[in-house]
Amino acid sequence: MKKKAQELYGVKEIARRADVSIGTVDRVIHNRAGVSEKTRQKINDIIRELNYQPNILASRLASRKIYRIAVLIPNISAETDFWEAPLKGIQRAEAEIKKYGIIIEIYFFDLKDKTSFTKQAKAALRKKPHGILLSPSFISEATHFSETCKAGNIPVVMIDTNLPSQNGHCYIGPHMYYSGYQAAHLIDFGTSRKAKILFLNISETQMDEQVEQGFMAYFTDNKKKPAIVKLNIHQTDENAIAKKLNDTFAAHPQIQSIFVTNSRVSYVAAYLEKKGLSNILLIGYDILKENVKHLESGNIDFLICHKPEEQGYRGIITLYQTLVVGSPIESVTFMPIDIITRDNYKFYSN
Amino acid sequence: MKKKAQELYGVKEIARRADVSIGTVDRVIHNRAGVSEKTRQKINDIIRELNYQPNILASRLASRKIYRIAVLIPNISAETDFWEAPLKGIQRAEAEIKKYGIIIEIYFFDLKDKTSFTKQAKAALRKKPHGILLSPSFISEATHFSETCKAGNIPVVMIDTNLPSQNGHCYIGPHMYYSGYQAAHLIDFGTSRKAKILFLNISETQMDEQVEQGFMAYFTDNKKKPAIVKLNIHQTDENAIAKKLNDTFAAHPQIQSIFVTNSRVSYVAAYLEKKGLSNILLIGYDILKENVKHLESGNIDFLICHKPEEQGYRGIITLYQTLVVGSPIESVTFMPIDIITRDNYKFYSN
DNA sequence: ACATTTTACGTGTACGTTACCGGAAATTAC
DNA sequence: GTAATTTCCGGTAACGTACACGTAAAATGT
Repeated sequence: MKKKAQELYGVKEIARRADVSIGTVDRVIHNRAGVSEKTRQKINDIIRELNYQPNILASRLASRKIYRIAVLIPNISAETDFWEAPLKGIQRAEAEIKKYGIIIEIYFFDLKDKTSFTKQAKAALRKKPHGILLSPSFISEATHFSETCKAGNIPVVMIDTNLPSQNGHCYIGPHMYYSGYQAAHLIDFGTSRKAKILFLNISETQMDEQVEQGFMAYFTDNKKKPAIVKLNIHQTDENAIAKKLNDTFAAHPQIQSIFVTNSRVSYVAAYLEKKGLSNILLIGYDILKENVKHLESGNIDFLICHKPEEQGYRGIITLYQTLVVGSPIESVTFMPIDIITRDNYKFYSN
Repeated sequence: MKKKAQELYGVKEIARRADVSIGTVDRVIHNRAGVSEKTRQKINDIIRELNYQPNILASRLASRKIYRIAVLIPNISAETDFWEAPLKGIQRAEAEIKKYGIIIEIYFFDLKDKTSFTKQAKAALRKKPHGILLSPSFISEATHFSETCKAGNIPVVMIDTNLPSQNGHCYIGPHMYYSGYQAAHLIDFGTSRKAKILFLNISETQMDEQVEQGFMAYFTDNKKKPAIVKLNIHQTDENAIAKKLNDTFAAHPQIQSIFVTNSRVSYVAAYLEKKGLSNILLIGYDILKENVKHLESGNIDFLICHKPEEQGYRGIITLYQTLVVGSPIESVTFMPIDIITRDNYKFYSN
């Protein structure tokens, strides 16, 4: 291995070698007009020869250029405060980097309303942001949106949910397959052989197939064939849920454990509490206020959590890096699959 | 929520308000001498009031201060090229940040020689580095070293191996417990009920207890009680290994699967190949050249890998952030537990 | 009293880049 | 030929901070 000289050259050195002023070099670097083809060539050659890398510190300092990052996430509804955490992370990142000319514009959409997503997405695009942080809650709409961005050369970072078969984009969030796998493991841990398991999806929108696949894979991998009852509830109001659960329990009194595929597990916990079904193993997602309450009271046994705040924070920082430093986006960063219990949740950092 | 004004003030504004020059403000900020107690107070008050955050871009640009990061990792021996990957990551990070005044000094030690570690550690400290990236291969020596650093207020980031019960330091690497757990799962997957499992540690130094604990935990968690044969081999030469394995196989002909707790799995693969034991499930660690060879030929079934290159890269970047930006060190970042097979290793990015 | 040291602060330049202003040279128009 | 454009480029003031230097004023000495 040869020792590389690796001097660090700047525009000044380029200018000296090309026998022009740094102004001209600057014009070439930013390919602005006003340079003859000949000198442009010469300068470009020297740039390549010296392997010139602009000093981003100086560049950001001098340029008053402002980067706008549009954030497209669900609002914090009465129903769920999940998005409070990513929002917090986003704002923390914003506070850190806004002095370097980053502006963050947040567009909230309603998880119950697809059109609000497309509307907000359009609104975001209209402002021609330089980067986008996205929660692709509505798969097909988000896919379309992300392709529009790609066409417009706007980098997109997704959090919380990944888009299937979209390559070249950046995702920061959980590996839902393994998350489901982990859930299955925990369920298996606490379910006797003869009992039934309730796989419960409470959601108005499509559920993530990955969770289910991972959940099921655990059992096939371990050559187990427990009785799994699958239930989808598409309304999210208390009564509808209670009714469906009543029916299900009537049909399957052997249910001993429940896995709720998202953060709406507190509804089920409340139901179980009301019905006095205290020895059912209940597993769900996310450290919401309601969930924690039931975790404390013992109605919920495990919460799986994927560092929502950090997802927001990292998403923004990643975009910042791409925009400013030009560092290539690392395509996928999986968050840890954290298991939260009544014992450890106090020490959990989002 | 009130809209925060959040203007961004700099030294100039502070100087204006305190009715002094920016030079004086600068002196206060860097608490250098030459400022009367009264104005120092006044300026500090204003700084606090405005919640002044220095512009790191400008700061780094103006100061010609150089940060030295000492890296303390094993050398690449004939025996293992594992540390090639972290080194590559470290160098990649170096290339990225050296123009911002970061100098990286690498101290290699010999994994077969404890004293080489302490020697190199001392040598590193003598140069008074501003940060340290450390592979704490020798637990007690490294613990002592890390405490020395902490006493000297030098931030330490560890990779690859974590120090038990050292709090307040930063670790970037695998969660060995779950790594062992994962290994057990894979082993379990491919071992029939009546067969025996060989848990094999080939190492001159102490082995990581976490791996073993995780490995065992998998079986207790899943209420399985397979026959597990544990073997420690403290010499790492071919003959010694072959001899021990001969003995073990003679005593336990029912062994159907082997988990090697580190990257030395290729030795075992070579042994199995020579003996014609082709249908033994073999699992080990790390994408070394030798290991990949045996992965391709089918002697090794699974390699578990924890993104060694990224560990090096992230370790340096983390130190850079702490030193320059002053962003607090995130204490623990676990790397993914990647499962590598002959099918997917080509697509694996370290 | 004046000389000398110390204290306390202001000024100026630099860091590497950006972006704009203006001017010489080249080109076109008349 | 000169005048009006256009093309090409040099010079330079920022950006916010760091730091060396210089210098009044205050404190000390004699």
